[in-house]
This record gives sequence, structure tokens and C-alpha cells, in this order.
Amino acid sequence: MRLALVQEVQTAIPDCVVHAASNLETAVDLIAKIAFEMIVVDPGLPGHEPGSAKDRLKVIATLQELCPTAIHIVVTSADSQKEGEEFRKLGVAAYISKNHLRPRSMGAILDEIAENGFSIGLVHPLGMKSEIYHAALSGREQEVLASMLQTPSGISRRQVYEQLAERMNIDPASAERYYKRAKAKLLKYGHPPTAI
Amino acid sequence: MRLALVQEVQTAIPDCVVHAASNLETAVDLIAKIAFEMIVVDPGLPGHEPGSAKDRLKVIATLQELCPTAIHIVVTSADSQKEGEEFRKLGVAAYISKNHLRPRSMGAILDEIAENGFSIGLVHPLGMKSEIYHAALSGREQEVLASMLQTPSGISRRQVYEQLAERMNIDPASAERYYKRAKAKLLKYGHPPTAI
DNA sequence: ACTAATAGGGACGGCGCTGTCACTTACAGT
DNA sequence: ACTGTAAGTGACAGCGCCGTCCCTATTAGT
Repeated sequence: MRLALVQEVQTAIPDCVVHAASNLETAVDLIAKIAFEMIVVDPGLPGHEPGSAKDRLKVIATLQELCPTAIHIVVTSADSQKEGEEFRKLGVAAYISKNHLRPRSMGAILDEIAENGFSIGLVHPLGMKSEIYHAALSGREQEVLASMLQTPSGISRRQVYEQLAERMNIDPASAERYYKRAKAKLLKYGHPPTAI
Repeated sequence: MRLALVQEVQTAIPDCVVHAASNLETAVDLIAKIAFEMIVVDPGLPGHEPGSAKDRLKVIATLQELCPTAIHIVVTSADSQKEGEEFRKLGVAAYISKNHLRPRSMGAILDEIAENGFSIGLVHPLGMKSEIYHAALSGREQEVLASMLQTPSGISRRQVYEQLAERMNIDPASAERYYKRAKAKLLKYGHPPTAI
């Protein structure tokens, strides 16, 4: 899970060095030794009574205090508007729900911070549809297929391709190709894309 | 984060189809439609009061009830020996801490289930060392380097290579090569591997 | 009948990771 | 002097992903 976050960061910031810690103490040790430019933290993980809102605040406050120059980004699973506001007051630059963090979206979050000074991404209240992942599909194929399945609401495929293309920085035609390949593979292996 | 788990599963079980749900309701819908062979769930995520141990139990009990034939695996961040035992009584096949779940370790977990009927992986009480990830390193390189940095305790490098080789199903010489390449890259980009 | 969108594929260059094999150098103990 | 262990490099085949370009049908709208 940590590695997944690291890779998100690395995708957003090429040629960066990331240090990771599995608990708060290790993180504090690291911060004492290294001047970080950015700190990404999940206050729900360290384990000091997972449910305690106070402890969560304290974790963030501690990190802020130890390394006030860094951009602090909170990525958590138990998100709430209220906590987001509180963290913002502490100086946190972003408050992102794990449920809201999509692949390759870290870059957009950083852009938003640069523009507005703050980025908040709570979980979608209306609940996302289920996702299907087939082992035979490559990363791009899965991504495109997922996006396509999540937008059946009368929107033209063309438009979806263009959206995807913009989000991934590729050609709309390529996005289309990915979708077609994904569908072909699913058909070949006996799992029609309409299933679910 | 969900995707990371999906990929872990896909690495352990080639040619599988994975359905993912961002919340409990979606999961229940899916289970009603599809006969799953395996269900991986984090009871801390759905959001019904994250800290409530009762709700966590209820989530697992619900899934067990709806799909008793599946192998149920609990992957959670707020792990405890006690909760592990409780879940085991409910029929869960594995109780794994997110902090303990290492890349490509899902296969080993499944093996253990096949052998002992249960697998438990709690967070290491002694706390892991910090990890360093350099964007220029490939996956294997990072993995090998991390493992090497985590075992400075007088163990011969040869032995570490062999351990790695066994874990990754590759040649010990290849593991050695990965370590060397990783180190070379770090030196080249100005970050000596001894830093941290 | 013409046009635009949707659908299904074939082929290809580039690129990076993976996993090997092979070669050189240095330092240690015996 | 000899041998085992380590470090540091070079080269290479295989493979899959990525992103394109191009080519066909079919269907629907005008």
C-alpha cells in the first residue's frame, strides 16, 4: 500500500527520491535527518487508536511542527469534510480520500495546490460503480475500460475518448484503440464487457 | 489503493478476473450477482464509523454470510491479534496487516492458507526501517535494494541474494545484478545507498 | 446517396524491465 | 601464491506495454 502511494508520487514528480516510513516514529526520525519538500501521510495508519480524532490531529500537528517548510498532503481512508477543514487550518495543503485517489491523479492534485493553495478530495457521496479488472488487460486498457464503463450516461464515446486522451496526455485515437483492445481481450477470454 | 490490492491478487493468481468495489453496498451487490472464489476486504474502509470494532466484525460477518463458499481474506491497517482471532472464528482464511503486506507476498499467504487453513500477518512489533525509493530505479531494483538495506545484521550478502532469489523465483546471480545496478544508479544520480 | 459515428483489427517503432551470462578488479584468509 | 567473496560493468535476448497510423465494415442520420 505504501509502495502504491510512492509510485503515485513518482508518477506525478519524475526524478524524485521518496523515503517511506511504516510508522510515525520512523517518519519522525527521517524528518529529523532530511529536509523534505513534501510529506504525504495517512494519520489513520500509525496505530495510536485508529478511531481517535484527537490522535489524528496530533499526528498532523506533529509533522507540521517538525517540518513546517514542506508541503503536507493528507491521504486517508476515513475522510470527512470537517476533518479536512481542521487539517487545512493546521496548514495542510491537501486532504484526499483514498477512495477518491485515482491512478495518476496526484499530478492534478499538485496543480490544484499550486493554483488554489489547497486541494480537497472527499469520497464521492453517490458511490462509484464497481470496477472490473482482468489479468489479461494492461494498465492502460484497464483504465480506459473502467472509465468507459463508469460513463454510460448518454455521453458520446468520442467525448469520453477525448476526455481520456486529455487526462492521459495521449491521442484520442489511442484511447479508442485501448478500449477496443480491452474489449477484444475480454471477448476472447469469455468475459463480455457488459457483464456488470 | 484498491488497484494496488487488485494487482497483488493478480500477481498471485495469474489469469484471474477481479471485481472491485469502493464501498460495502457495491460489494454486496456484486456478491449477489457473481459467485466469487475469493473475497479480499478491508473492514476499516467502508466508513461506518471507522473505529467501531463491532462494525468491523459485522462487515466480515455479512460477507461471510452472503458468500460462505469463498475464501475470505481480511487486509486491514488497524490490525490486532485479538481481532484476528475473532475473525478466524468467523471463518476468515487470512488476517493480514497492510503494514505487513509486502509486494508479491500474496502468493505466500495463499500457500499458507492451503497448508494450515489460516494465515495471519500482523504488523512487525519492532518496526521496520525506513525505505527509500528512487524514481530512477525499476521495481526489481527497488525491491532488492530495500531488502538489502533492511538486513545489515551481519548476514552475508550471498545469503541475502539467495533468499531474494528464492522469494522471486530468479537466479541468485540476477538478484545480485539488480542490487549492483540499483547501487550504480544511485551513485550516478548522487544519492549514495548509505544515505539512511 | 453521402456523411459521421461506432466497431473490429493489423502492424510497427520505441522503450524499459526482466533475467542471464560473462568479464574484470580488489581484498581477505590460509 | 591461491582461493573465496565481494564489488563494479558490459552486453544481450525476450517480452510486453505504449502510442501511433492505417484499413475495413456496419449503422444511423440528412
